Amino acid sequence: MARPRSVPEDEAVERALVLFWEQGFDRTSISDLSAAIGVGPSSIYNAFGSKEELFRRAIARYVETHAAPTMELVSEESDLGVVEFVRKLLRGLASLYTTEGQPLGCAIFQGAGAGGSDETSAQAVTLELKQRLQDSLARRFRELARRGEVLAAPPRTLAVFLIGTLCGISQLACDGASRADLMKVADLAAKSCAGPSAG
Amino acid sequence: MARPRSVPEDEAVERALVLFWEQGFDRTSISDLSAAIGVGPSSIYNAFGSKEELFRRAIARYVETHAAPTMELVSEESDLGVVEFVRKLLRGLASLYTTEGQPLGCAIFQGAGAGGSDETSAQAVTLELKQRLQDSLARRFRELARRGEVLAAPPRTLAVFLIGTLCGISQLACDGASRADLMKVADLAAKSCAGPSAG
DNA sequence: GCCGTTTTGAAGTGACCGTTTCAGAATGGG
DNA sequence: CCCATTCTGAAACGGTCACTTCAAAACGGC
Repeated sequence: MARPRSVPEDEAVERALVLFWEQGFDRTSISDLSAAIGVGPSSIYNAFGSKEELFRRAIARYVETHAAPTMELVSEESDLGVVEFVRKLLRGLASLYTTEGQPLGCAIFQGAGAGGSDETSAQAVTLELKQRLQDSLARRFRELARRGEVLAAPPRTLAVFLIGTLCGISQLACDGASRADLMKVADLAAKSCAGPSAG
Repeated sequence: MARPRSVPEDEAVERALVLFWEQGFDRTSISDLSAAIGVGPSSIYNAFGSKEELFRRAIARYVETHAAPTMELVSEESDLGVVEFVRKLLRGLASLYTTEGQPLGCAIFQGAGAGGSDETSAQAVTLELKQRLQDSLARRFRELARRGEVLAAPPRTLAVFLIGTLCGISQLACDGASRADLMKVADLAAKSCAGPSAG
């Protein structure tokens, strides 16, 4: 009944994601997005309303499409020990952060710029995701503890540690670290999650 | 013999540092700097030549003035073991990253924006510092190994791990983590640096 | 084959970006 | 007291920013 879009929405979001991922929100202009998607600014604003909303959609797509397979480790049932769980999670994400054919690092950690005190809208988007992931991790560690696993620290502390470690791995990937090095970093971090008696 | 500057250079650099530190290079405009320093843009360009050069000077000042006291741990003589050394270093920096009266996080990790592939000039500045710190750490770990300390991984790998951890701690600080939490994260990371026999 | 609806490209909005220009103000030496 | 020298504020540079306006274009229903 109306004129169809020249570029499907999913494809537009995916192309926007790549730009935000490798350049960050601030350094990605509407001009860049327009060129990469292949439509004019008016089409972008007609479809998404604002640059911020497009960023939100792009990050959501990253979570669903790119990160989800590895992230399922956090919520899925398994009888892995603490170290094995963390090792598998960190190695999986380190691998994702250094996959050829896509930007280096993690879109969530790199997408919103560095960011300190003042809350850019883009930072609020990624901050909320980090908080949610931290909560999921803490829940998982609580469950592992209930199952008898000895943890090196309280669940929430371990979750904070892992968020920090992931952020670090993402930045190392962007700075040119090899996948092999990131795997060793993942193993080191995983090892430190076990309690003293299971070291 | 000539008109004196209305604001001493060190003071101008320090005020610029605070802005770059809390907002990052990209989000800090010449207009911001002009207002914070208290002189017009022409004076800034007369004194420093470009925004990038002022950033370079600001980061250099951060290293010399703010980070140096803690960083001396890396180069100074001491008979600390691996875990104690790393623990002291990470706790010292975690404390620096959450010091009241100054921006959160580390100016080196937060100052140049997120940054992926394309090398902004500002990113090159901080990247070089990270590399230098990594080399210093690796040298220190080699010395510790020569002294008989058992390491959890080769010196260079441990250095990469620490750079990543510091980056993570800095971002956690910016995202609102408490100093107490960062201390626990520092302890976890430190623990994982010791070899299996010294766990 | 026209109509209502939605998308499209082209052009334009004011605002801000980093940087430069320039005339005048502030110095210490002669 | 004037001079050479340096720094100063005010204004302006072209360029890019996020975003909007608008008329023409592309559809399905009738």
